[in-house]
Amino acid sequence: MVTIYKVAEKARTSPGTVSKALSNKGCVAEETKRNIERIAKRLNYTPNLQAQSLKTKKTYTLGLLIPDISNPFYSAVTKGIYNRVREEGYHFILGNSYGDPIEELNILRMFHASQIDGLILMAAEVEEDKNFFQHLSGLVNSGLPVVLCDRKTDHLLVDQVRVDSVKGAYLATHHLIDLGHNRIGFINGSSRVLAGLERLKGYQKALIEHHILVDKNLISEEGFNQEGGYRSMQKFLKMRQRPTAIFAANDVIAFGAILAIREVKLKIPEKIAIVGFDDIELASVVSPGLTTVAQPKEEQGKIAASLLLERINKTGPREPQKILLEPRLVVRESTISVRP
Amino acid sequence: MVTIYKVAEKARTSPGTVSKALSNKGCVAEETKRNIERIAKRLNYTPNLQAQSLKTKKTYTLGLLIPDISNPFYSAVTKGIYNRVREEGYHFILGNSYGDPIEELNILRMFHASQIDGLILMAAEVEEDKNFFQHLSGLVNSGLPVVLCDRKTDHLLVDQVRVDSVKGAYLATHHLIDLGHNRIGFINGSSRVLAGLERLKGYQKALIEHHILVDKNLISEEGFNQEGGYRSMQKFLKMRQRPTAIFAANDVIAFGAILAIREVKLKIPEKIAIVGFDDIELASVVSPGLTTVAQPKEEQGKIAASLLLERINKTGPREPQKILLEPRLVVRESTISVRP
DNA sequence: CTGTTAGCGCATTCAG
DNA sequence: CTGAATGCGCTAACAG
Repeated sequence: MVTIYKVAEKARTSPGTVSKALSNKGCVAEETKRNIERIAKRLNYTPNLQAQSLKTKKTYTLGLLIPDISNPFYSAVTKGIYNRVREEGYHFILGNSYGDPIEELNILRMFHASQIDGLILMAAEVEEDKNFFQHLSGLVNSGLPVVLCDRKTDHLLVDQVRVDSVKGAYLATHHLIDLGHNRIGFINGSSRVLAGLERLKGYQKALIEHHILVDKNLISEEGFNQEGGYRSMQKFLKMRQRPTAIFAANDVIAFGAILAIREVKLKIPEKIAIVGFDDIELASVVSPGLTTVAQPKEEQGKIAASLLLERINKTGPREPQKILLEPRLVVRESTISVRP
Repeated sequence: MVTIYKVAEKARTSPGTVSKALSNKGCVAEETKRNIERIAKRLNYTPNLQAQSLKTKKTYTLGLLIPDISNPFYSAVTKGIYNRVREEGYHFILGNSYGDPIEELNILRMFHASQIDGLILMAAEVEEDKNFFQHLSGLVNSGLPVVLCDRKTDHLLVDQVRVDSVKGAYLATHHLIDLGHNRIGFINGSSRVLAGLERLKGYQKALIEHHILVDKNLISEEGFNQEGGYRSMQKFLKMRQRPTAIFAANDVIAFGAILAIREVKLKIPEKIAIVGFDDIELASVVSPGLTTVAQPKEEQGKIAASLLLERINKTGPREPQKILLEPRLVVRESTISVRP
């Protein structure tokens, strides 16, 4: 390994000077500097970040804790975060919790050990795990900048950014009611997760406002995945009075439901209308095109990253921010037939 | 920050003993050990990984360089890698190059600075950037374990794992020929990328074997994304003698093509048959279901990770391995009508 | 402007 | 079995 000492030796100067020269700090003669740079390049010298941060207390490393990178929603947000933090020379360690609080805690410990400069936390159960919360608040209190993204807490002074899922679900359900539906099924992922809970609330709110009875039999919940949508829909289809419209808590669930509907050869939207949530790229490609609630994904990641960087760079405390992004209803053929 | 010294102080012992006690090395009296563990837990002590690795030369940090995490193929492979390396206590820093050689080099430098223990490199242009290659081979020669995944090189002694794309493309094209097609369009992403180049080869091989002329006008190439598929298909549709079947270099391209086909209200597969590549989760959900070449994604990541971990753990050199995974044709409705 | 020094937090000798 | 000493590679403070 080529260290700062080797560079100093070859350049016939001292490590201190090399350090200053390469970091553009302090005062170094123009010529000395050029010489050092030349040697460093020739030796392919790269400063050891561990040693550097041991001294400076700065790692330029962030932690990103998400449920699952292979979920298109999280990978889109991750991309937004990535692009923003790279701009300022940061990089991050990825942690997938798969929704498991134990694993979340493990990852948090790893981040802690890695001396991260900041932390972005994404979706998890609304009821926080006690151990996790304890460890997290310890970190927050010790001054670690933390941003919650698509996640919320009332007990921690941290920045938060998310999409107003209550409103999104309200828009979706309202749209179906507008089309004349009054038996609207809701396929949730999990109401123990913030997004799920809020979407349930928005769904109920729209029904109540329009004096439609909230029927528990029309609410199903089997995970935020295609399989869950498929199974829930099969259940609905077996009912004597089946729903005439479905609101799915995300697009992937909606796709699962579509599969089930297609199997029994019911026409969408004529026999059953369906709305999703997220507007993942492929929502426009399925046939019929999926009506869905769009939420800014990369944008949300970018904002989370910006909040974090601000807090890292700012000295002294700052009022915690809470940013609520607007969802937007995108109407396609799964609720309205476009055929003439 | 709570250091090993504070723990030692509270436990009325020395840092050296604390170190040994917490890492289960050396000999420490049962009672001393328990006491130390108790104190460490109470103080919420977490060893500083930077300091640790400065001493041990081991960071338990890997580098993962991919083109784009928001691409479902890469996020699936990433998940496989993640799960495997976590099993052995490693984590990784993510680098998205977006296919830019300059950025690849930047990321490589960052990895180098972070003292990663190993590196997984995914797809890039077949023609390697000179600077990048130079830096990379420097790292390899200095003993850094490197694995190429869905990427290839003949100039470096590193492990490699990828799917046989030539065979996959051959299977796809052969399937279309079997169905009676002889004007088969190929929509590629980029032939400068290994996967694209190989898929082009497999396509040509199948045509030639069946004595079908390779027509340059039936080959388009506008990027591995939906937009590219859409535009290429539009071009094909304007031809006097348009193709009766399409092989798309990946599923997302195929989706773009489907959009274009749907716009002119041509029936799939009756008027135009279409095959994709990758078998992403949603390939089964679009209507008609997309016939595609499946390749193991998480599996590929898992193997790449295993190769890397092996090489990290093994002492001494080992013959570089080259693993070629088998693709598999999945036939759905986009090539064969299932209606009775 | 440059060289020397000390110490970041830890693991690893080596005495005791 | 335990404690004191050393140095990993770097930066910051200070003396020259």
